[in-house]
Amino acid sequence: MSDASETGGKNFIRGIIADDLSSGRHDRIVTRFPPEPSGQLHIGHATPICLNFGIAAENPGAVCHLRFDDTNPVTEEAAFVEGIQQDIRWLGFDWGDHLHFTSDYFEALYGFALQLIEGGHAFVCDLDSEQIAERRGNLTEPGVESPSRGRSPIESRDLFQRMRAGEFESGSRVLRAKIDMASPNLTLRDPVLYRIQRETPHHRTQKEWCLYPLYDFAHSLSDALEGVTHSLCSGEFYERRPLYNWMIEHVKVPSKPRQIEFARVNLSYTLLSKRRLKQLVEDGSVDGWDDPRMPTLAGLRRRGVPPAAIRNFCQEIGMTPGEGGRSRTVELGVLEHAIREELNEHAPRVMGVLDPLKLVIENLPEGEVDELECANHPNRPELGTRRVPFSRELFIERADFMEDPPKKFFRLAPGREVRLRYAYFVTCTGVVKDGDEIVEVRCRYDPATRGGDAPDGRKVKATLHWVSAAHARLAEVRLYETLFTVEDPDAGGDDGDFRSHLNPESLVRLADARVEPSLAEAEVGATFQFERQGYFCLDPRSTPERLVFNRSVTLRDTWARVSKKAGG
RNA sequence: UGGGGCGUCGCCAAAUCGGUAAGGCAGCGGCCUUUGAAGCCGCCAUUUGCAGGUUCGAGUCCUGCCGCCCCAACCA
Repeated sequence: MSDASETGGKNFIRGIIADDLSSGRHDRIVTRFPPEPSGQLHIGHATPICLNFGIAAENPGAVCHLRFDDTNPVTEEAAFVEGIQQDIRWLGFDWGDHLHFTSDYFEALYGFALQLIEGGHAFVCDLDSEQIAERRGNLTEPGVESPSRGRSPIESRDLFQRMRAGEFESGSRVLRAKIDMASPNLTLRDPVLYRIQRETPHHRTQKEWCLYPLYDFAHSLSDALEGVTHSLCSGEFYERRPLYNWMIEHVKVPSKPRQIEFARVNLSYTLLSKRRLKQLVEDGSVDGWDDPRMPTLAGLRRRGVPPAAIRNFCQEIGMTPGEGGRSRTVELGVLEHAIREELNEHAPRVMGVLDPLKLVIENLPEGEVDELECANHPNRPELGTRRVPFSRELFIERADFMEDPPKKFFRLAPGREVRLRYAYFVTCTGVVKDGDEIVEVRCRYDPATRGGDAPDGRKVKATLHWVSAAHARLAEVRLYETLFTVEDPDAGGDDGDFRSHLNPESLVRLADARVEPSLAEAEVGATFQFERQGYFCLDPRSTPERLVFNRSVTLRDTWARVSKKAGG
């Protein structure tokens, strides 16, 4: 697969842009990614990020603005502004000098509101939120007009200026567009444009404003102010498009952007609602926004997922129209495949034993150490080799030995010969048990097979990974499963109880793992393939005394499927 | 129930003016293998929610059903 950032991936939006360019409608494309700094970005945001920044990267002269849509102080925090920028950079994108904030436009937007008022298109409404809701009507009945609706532009303007001046209490008055209370599109029933909010200071403008614009007004007009040509958003905004266009038509704006909706992406076994992810963080169900089980970009990063895997994933799943709020649920396997594909190519191979079982080589004297040459990547010799110590006492994976193996198990068992990777053939001569528990496997090795090949050409059916007991480093290895046990943890929406589907085994800590000594020098964030096990990433909280590895993703495991099938 | 949108393989998704169902993931067989990994080869929709109609020809047009989704924050 080629890299998504280079080829982009054809889709209906790129088609529209190509047409707009060839028809001369635009000669320079401007897109924007407009996160609200009220939480961390997640995998669902990756698609629009790749789309918007990708389009900017592939069209000469095009740019993608990063604009923080910070119009609601009560949910927003400066910390998220920082985190979001870090995530986007990590994903591989850059906004140049186009870092913007809707709050930068508060004055301009205020002026637009005045224009609307003076043109008779907006009025100050004295109703409170409850009264407004009562009069909005419902799906089948039209709404009723506000008593304030007939107010003169002069009076509305005066009131609006006094709202700004802080003369009124929060919630006591709003500015509303004058559109159509009977519209079947509820969004057009005199929508609220500005609210008063005096209690919570804004993270950038502090107490400068006690008036804050709402989404439909602020977003469309900010796009216009920035000269955005294509305003791409998810399908849930489809029915607001008429309102988006209404703003642009009723205000003197420097440019007229076009809103296009795409179908939102969901992932199976995953929750992608910012509100609910926030709950998991706040109630301690996970260890912060960057918990490796979280679908956040920060979580995926800590888990060891390479950004290129996410870009490729986005390209792989494509982009489809979002009319009517369409969304799609992609199987987790597609993401895992993209991760494996990337890691298989780039992750150096090492040996690590997750669940150690001692193996003693009877015909190798104590104290003797053999340094064996191991390939860092069998398919890429240019990545070189490293030396790994081999000695009389080793650890192998407990799951690689069975005293009484079933038919299709071809790893180590009494009397059987296997290869220790890059080392020697060993034959099991017996076991030492403590009650029912196997505490040690005894073997003899064949010195003629050094490196892993038998000069007489004999074959073995299995190759095992191992570490030298005396040389291995102790490590904690964290295995992750899905955070939820059901495909759609968000089923039922607000009536559903997503917490009841939390997977109690989403994190398993193996505190007694042993890894080869070369890993002592690993850098935080580096990802390795533990041969035959999976891909593991050194956690930021790792210390030289106690290495901590996160499992990014397992290797495909045919044996697991075979044994499961056989075992019923 | 008012309005709107959508239904192509288990999941995602292609298919210019109607011209005879891409691809990816998953799955299944086999080859290869010093990772039961990776790689390689092959199989995997006579059929596009259903029923009719127009046409030489329909996933693409028409009609009628069926199903699913979105919209009633001073959130974004």
